[in-house]
Amino acid sequence: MAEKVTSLQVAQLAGVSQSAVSRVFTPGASVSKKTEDKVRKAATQLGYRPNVLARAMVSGKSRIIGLVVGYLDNYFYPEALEKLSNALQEQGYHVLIFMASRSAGNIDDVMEEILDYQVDGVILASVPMSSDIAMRCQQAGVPVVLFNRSQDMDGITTVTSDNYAGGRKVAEFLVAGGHRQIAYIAGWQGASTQRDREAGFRAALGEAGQDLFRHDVGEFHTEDARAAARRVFDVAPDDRPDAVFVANDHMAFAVMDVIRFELGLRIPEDVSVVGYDDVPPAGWPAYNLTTIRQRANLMVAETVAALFEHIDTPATAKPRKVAIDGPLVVRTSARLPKGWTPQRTNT
Amino acid sequence: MAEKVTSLQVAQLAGVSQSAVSRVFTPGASVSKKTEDKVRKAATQLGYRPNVLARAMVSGKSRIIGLVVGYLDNYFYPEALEKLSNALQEQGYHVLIFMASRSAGNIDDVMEEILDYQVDGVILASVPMSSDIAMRCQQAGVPVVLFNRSQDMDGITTVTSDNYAGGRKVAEFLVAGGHRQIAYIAGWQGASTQRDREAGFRAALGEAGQDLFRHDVGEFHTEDARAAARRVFDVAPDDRPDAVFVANDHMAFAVMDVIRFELGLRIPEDVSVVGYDDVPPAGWPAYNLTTIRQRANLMVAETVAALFEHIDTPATAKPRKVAIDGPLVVRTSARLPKGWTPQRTNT
DNA sequence: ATGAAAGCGCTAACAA
DNA sequence: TTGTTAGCGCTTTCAT
Repeated sequence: MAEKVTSLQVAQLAGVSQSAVSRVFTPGASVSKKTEDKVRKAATQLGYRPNVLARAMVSGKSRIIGLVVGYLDNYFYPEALEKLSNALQEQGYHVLIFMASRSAGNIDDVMEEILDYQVDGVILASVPMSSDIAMRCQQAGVPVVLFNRSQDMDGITTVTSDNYAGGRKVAEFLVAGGHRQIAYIAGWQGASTQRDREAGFRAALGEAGQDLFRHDVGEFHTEDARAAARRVFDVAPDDRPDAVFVANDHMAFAVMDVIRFELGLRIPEDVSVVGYDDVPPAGWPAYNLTTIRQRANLMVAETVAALFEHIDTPATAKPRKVAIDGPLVVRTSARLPKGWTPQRTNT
Repeated sequence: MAEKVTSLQVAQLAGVSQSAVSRVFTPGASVSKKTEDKVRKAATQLGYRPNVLARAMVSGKSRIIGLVVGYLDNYFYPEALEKLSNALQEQGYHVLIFMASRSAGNIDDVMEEILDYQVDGVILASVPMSSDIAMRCQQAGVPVVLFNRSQDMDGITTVTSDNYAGGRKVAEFLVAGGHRQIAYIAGWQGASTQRDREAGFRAALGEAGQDLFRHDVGEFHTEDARAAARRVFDVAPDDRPDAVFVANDHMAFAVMDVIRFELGLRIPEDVSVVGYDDVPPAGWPAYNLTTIRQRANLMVAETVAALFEHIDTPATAKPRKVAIDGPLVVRTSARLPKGWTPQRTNT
C-alpha cells in the first residue's frame, strides 16, 4: 500500500529543494527545464501528487465549490448537477455536495458546515430560504450564485431561465390554440421560479382579455399536484378548464395521469396541458408534453462564469441577474394553434 | 464581511491557551466545564468554527468521501446520491462529487484528482472499469466500496441488490403468467448488474424448461433500447415474443413506448414487460411497470456501514459482497399469473 | 486539566 | 532560477 509521498521526498530523490518541487507543480512558476525534468521523473517514480488540502491551507484556495441542493425529485436537477460538476471539473474545481432537504434539519447548520470546508464559492440550487443563506455566505466573504432561483434582494447573483417570458409564451400559445377556460397549477409559492412563471402567464392572459379560469397549488410535489388536478378537473364538464399550465414538468406528469387515467379525459382533445422545464420524460411518447425548455447548458455556463468572476476578481465583479430565454417545445399534449406543428418526438 | 476567525483569537478572548480551544472542539478531549464555557462563549461571540482543512492536515482525516458516479440518466442514481449524501452528512462526512462520464476523458485522471483531496473513503457508483479504479484506491490505502456494481475480484467490498435472485423472480413470474416466448433486452455487458440479472433470468427460465426466445442489447441507453425493441418486436406476429424482461426501468420505458406507440401493440394483452429498479416513473400510471425494486435505503445503509468499518478499523474490516434482496413489485405492465393481484399504484 | 511546542505538507516572500 | 525561511490553522505529545 503506497504510503503518502511528500514533496520533500521527491526533492531529496531529485536532488533539489522542496520549493523546487512545489514550483514544478505550480502553474506559472519559474523553473528551469532541467529541474523540472528531474523533479517530474522523481515524482512519477514515487507516485507523488500534491496534497490539495495542504495547498489550500497556505494559499487560501481550496478549489472546492459547495453545492447546496434541496432535492433531486425534479429531474431537472440531476441533469443540472451533472453538467455543473463537469463544468467545474474542467476548471480544476470539484463539488462538495450538501443536501439541504429532508433529514438535514437546520439549513443553518448546513451553511456552517459548508463554510468549515473553506470552499471557494457556493452554488445554491432549489433551496428554500436561499436569500438568507446567500447573505450568510456573502458576509463570510464567500462568493455565491443562486441557480434557478432569483431574489428581489440585491447584491446576489442569480441565474434562471426567463420564467416570466416563459409564462407569457405559454399563455399566448394556449390563447392562440383557442382555449377559453385556462387553469394554472402552481408550484411552491416561496420559489421565485413559480412566482415569475405565474406572473408572466397571468399578464399575457390578461392582455388577451382573459382571466385565469382556475388556480390551484401543487407545491412542486407529485402528490399535491395530483390532488390539485382532481380539484380542478373532477367537476361538471362546463366547469372544467379546457387547458392547464402546470408550473413544472414534474407536476405536469402527475396532472396528465389524473386527467387521463383517473378521469378518463383525452389529452389534448378534452384538455390541453403545458409544463415547464423540458426534462427527459417530457419527450417520452407516453407524455409528449408541450413545455418550456430550460436550457441547462446555458444556465450552467452562466453560473460557472459568474461564480469564477466573483472568485477571481471579487473587487470588480458585480452581482447580476441572468435570465435565459427558453423556447416553447411544442409536442402533442396541447392543442395546436393553426399553423403550428409539433416537434419531432425524442430529440 | 466577517474575516476568518482562528482558534488563537478565541483563546485570547477567552484567556486560555490555543490548545484549550482545540480541545473544546475535539470530541472526547478533557476540558473542565469552566474552560469549556469560557471558550464556547468566546467562540460564539467571534463566530468561530474550526477549519476542517487544517484539522484534516494534522489529523489525516478529511471527513470527505469521494463519490464517483458515471451518469445520472438512470433515475435510480439521483435517488441513491441523495440518500448517500444524507447518510454521510449525518455522520459528519461530506461528499465530494466526481463525474466519471462524458467530458471527463480519462477515468484515471479522475482517480488521481480524488486522491489529491485526501478523501477518507471512496464510493464508486455505476462506473465503468470499477475494479481497476478500486484497486488503485486500495493501493493508495483508501477504503473503497462499489455501489450497485460487483466484481469477481476479491478484496473489494461491494453492495448491490441481489441481481441474480431478481432475475430469477422475473423469470418465474413470467413463466407463471403463461408466457412461452420470452425475450430479454440486456444492458451494458460490462456491468455486473446486467450479467447477474441475465444469468438469474436464464437460469430460472431453463429450470422451467424454456429457452430465451429472443435476446438483444440496449446498453442501458434509451436510444439503444428503442432500437433493440424494434428489432425484437417489429416482426411477424408469430415471431413476436409475448413477454420481455428489460434489464432496467430506464430502458423499459423506452421499450414500452416503442411497443405501444410505434407498433400499436397492447401492454400487457399482447406483450408483458418487466423492468428492474423501481424508479419513480415506474409507478406513474402511464407506465405502471412491473419491476424489481432496488431498495435504495438498505443499499445506502450497507454501503455507508461498510465504508465506515473500513475507515474506522482498517485492520479487522474484511471485504464483503452484500447483495440485498428486492421484491417484485407487481403492477400492470405484465399479465398476472392466477392468484396474483397488482399493487396499488403510486406507493 | 492545562499550556508550550512540534509539526501536518505545502506556498510564498525573500535572498542569493 | 534556486534555496532558505516563515508560516497557513489546527491536533497532539509532553510536561507541568
